[in-house]
Amino acid sequence: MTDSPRRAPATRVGATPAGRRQLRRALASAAVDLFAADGYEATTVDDIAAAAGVGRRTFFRYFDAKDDVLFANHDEIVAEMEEEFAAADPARDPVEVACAAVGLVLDSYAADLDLSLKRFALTRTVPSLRDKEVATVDRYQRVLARYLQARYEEQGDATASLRAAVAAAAIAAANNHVLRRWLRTGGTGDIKATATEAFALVIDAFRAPGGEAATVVAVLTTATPLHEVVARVGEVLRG
Amino acid sequence: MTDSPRRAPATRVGATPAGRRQLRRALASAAVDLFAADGYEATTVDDIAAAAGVGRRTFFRYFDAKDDVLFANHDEIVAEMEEEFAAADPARDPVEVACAAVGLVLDSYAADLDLSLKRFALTRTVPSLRDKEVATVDRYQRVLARYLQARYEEQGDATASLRAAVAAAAIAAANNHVLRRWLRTGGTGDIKATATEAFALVIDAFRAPGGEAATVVAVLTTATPLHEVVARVGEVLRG
DNA sequence: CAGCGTAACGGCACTCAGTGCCGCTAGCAA
DNA sequence: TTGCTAGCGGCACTGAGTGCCGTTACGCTG
Repeated sequence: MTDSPRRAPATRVGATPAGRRQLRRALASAAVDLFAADGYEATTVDDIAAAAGVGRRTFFRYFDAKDDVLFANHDEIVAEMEEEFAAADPARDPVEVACAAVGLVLDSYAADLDLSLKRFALTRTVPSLRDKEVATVDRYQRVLARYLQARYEEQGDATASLRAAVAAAAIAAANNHVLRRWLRTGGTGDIKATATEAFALVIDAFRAPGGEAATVVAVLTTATPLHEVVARVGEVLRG
Repeated sequence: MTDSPRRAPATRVGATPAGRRQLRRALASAAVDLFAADGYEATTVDDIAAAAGVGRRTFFRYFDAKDDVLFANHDEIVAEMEEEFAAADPARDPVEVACAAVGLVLDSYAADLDLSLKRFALTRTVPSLRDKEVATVDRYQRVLARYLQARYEEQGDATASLRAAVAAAAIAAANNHVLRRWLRTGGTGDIKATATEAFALVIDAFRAPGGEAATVVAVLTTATPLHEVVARVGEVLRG
């Protein structure tokens, strides 16, 4: 469709790192075009390799699996997120930081709208690709959870692990919801604004309930496993 | 190991529905034993079929894929969840209902601890199986989200879809967190109690907005189980 | 009890994803 | 030019998943 190179880039491309990235892009581009035109199952790895002008064996030197070609830039995004976390102001609300970091995913989707739309059409249609995408999301959700857990533990939260996992899942879900809605409308409208609204709901949910309204006074008899009971009450109050 | 039938169940088993379920179980059991003994990759579908005394082709009549055999009862759980939702009291907090429904997953894991532990060891080790499990979780997370969305829309919530997706993700994350922790300790301790505590965190976070200040005085004896403390406080805060 | 139709089963053959191996050669350095 | 390195293509192989078909056990009916 666009500029699918039906004939080879002559010779040895991957000798230099720049050449490697170039061929990776060419393979990914050829694959997406073929998937969109003929369908995912109907397209063989041979077809993709031939369209990019390389041998089938070379494809598997650039991608571990056929479906990996659709999520080629995922590793870079995860790396960017880790950098974001490393450079984040420790004073900020951890959930806010995590929301900002996950915004990088939105950016990368918006950066290549054509790819995003074609991939979206595929993940909606092909079950195995849907599963692959879910697994991809889970991977950066884990990165989120790891960051949040570290921050919560710094705050002395006894349930840091649980809270982190739940918050990370909520953030990822909000992000995906915004993303899918945006893709369903063909990539029109301001995603970042919609995302900010959605993240506000999450940030709000994981702060003190109803502002700082609710109060719990627990009167306990005797002094037994008091520290444990206090921990539970603190959980309700959102320590 | 246990009772791996190295020789066939003589003849035609799947003629009756009961026979079909029996062979399904036999195949799943044989598969798990082989996976645990020899590893997932090293075990071929031929091996599984032979261990169950049937042909390779028959295996694929009972399971769509090799990895499906590990999540054999998943469809039943989803069906049970749907029933739970259909029979749920509309007056109850939707998130509470969803938490109760997802508890069915915990029940099914607890019902066959041996299988659960072996599967857990595999999903921790084999990447493709981890992805498969994530996809499985996503499937019932969608069921949760669908229920919640319907309820929220009844309540006239304009952001029903988003809230439902986020809450469903949070519930699933809490459930998984509890489940994994429990499995990591070999299935000891009271999961249901731990789950109730974890769900309390989620229910509290996603309580309907517009809550006014509340003061709760809880007088409890030291003999009261912790999860009941949480449950009662939560009741008062919501009622 | 005997015959009949249905459907489960096994087996064969095929496609394709993914992998190990090897020989070739383009590119770089001495 | 010569030698070394590494990207590449191709070959061959394993194993998952599928379509097809002949066989036969089983349930049902006369």
